[in-house]
Amino acid sequence: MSVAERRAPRWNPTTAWNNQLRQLSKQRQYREALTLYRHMLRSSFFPNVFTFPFLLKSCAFLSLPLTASQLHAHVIRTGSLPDPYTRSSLINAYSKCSLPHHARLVFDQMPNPTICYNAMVSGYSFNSDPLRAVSLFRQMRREEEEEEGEVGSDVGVHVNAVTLLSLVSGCSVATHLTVGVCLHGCVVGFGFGADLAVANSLVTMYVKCGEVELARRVFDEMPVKDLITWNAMISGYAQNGHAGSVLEVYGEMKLSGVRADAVTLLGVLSACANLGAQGIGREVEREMERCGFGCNPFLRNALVNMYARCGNLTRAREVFDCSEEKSVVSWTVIIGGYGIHGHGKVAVDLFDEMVESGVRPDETVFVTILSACSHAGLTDRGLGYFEEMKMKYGVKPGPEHYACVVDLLGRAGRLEEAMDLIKSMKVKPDGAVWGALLGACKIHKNVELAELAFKHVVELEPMNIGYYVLLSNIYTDVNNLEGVLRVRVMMRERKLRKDPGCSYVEYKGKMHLFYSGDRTHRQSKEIYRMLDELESLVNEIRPPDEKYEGRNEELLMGAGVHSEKLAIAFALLNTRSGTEITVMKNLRVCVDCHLFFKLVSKIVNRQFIVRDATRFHHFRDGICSCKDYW
DNA sequence: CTAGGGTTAG
Repeated sequence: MSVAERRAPRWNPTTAWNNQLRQLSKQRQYREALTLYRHMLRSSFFPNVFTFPFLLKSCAFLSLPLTASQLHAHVIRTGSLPDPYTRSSLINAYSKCSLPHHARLVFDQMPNPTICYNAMVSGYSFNSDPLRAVSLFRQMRREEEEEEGEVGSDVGVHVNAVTLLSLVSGCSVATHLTVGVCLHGCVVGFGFGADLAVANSLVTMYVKCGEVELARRVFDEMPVKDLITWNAMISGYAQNGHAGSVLEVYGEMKLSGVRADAVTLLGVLSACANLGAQGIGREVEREMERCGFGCNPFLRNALVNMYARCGNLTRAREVFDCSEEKSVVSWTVIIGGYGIHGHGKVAVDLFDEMVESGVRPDETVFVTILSACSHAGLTDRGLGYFEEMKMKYGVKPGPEHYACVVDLLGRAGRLEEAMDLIKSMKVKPDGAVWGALLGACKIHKNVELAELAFKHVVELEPMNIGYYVLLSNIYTDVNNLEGVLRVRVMMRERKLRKDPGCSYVEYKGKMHLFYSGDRTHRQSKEIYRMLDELESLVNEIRPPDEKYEGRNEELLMGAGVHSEKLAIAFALLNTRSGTEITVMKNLRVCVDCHLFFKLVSKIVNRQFIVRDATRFHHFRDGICSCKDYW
């Protein structure tokens, strides 16, 4: 209201009001625009056709269905409905409020020109209903053809770039990929292939469907690329876990002369987090400051995440502490950061602090805190949070929460309870749930339950090699040779082959990559000498009952000299004493290696962070794709 | 009517 008072002229004809609305809408002051409208009504001046589009745009942006339907009534009362701009805005407002059905009722009231068709098509797309969007598109084409003969028709319908762009952006989940591919054909057929915005929407569509290679093909064929193009490709790679490619494309973008914005840096930071590339991440932070994005809450969260995932909790905490806006996501990031590095106590304290500060926990932060508890052995605390989640916050537990609780109980050796929990689940347990149980069976060498868990998990994810390896290693642990062979036969039947284990460390801005048993590195000789030395030192101080190497080493898949050991030895040879060493691994870090690292860490008095980056590596012909970049 | 955005496990 203060805004309205400040801006309202003493004499207020509708045109003057409309100009004020236009200004507010342009400045994206959507709430203020609606407030001004209320003021306007009180001043007994009637809105006209130029009034509604601005207001409806506010409803669309703020997703206010009730305000939209009130405005709808006003539109009818003032006789503005036949105005195509007003109608398309109304259609858009309803669609953005997730009411495509209401939008359609407006659409069906009278014959429509292009912009109303486009608004309706885009409405269906926004509500991920590409089939209805396409059927409307067909209707549009029929009408376009019928009108072709008519001369002087003032309600012409013409398929344009916006139509296709809206259609394409409706196929943003993998299930709609087939429709998307057809639409790609339409784009080319209608001659919009060279339109920048349309091509951008194609890149985005493929990326959202998880088809990064197809996206890349469109991207590569574009002669002109703008900021949106680069961002679509960069964040597309980031979202699909192709972290190495993100940095590659970012490099190309810088060469092409297009300036990065906040969205670009967001994608790059997320890639750095996943790769453990703190050096590049620091450069991005400087870039952020230089471009004036230092306070962007999205970027700050990504920055905290990057430092935390790279093991630099000190810096992560600094950035977090001096962030102005702390959303659930900010808290999730910092809690998860402490969680993955085993600081469970700090994580739970932060969680409580978050609740105290008035931020309502969501389902994601519960996944994070549950897994933090399970890593730190805070079993009962974790179970407490699980109860609180259901009872106090009314968050329905999904399979991902159950997987965490099964892991929590399983690690603590409470396998029966874990099994009972699975039986009590209202949602169908997924691979992760049974996988968590299988993992717990590995720790506690429970073959019987492992076989049960495996039976379920293989049914749900028959092509996930991790579970076969896990079961095989359980058999190895208990000297069940027959079991090992059985798993191997199963794997051979399904044509599954284990990728070679590889690890890498960032050193002087370059990644150094090691495969298990690999001797191709320049410093190979020194590395192996160093390892020999460490092994004998470790053997001296190793507690007698703990084994850090599998008993039947030749049976453990991918055994030999583990790649993480090579990476650690390399880092010890080359980096300053006192600094932390972060090692990344393409597969789960070998359990037996953990004890080795703990002991070596004591001997050399250095901190190690050995992290599993399973989801962020992409292998082609056995070569890790990040190697090409560095 | 119009393309790009931070967090989550085993």
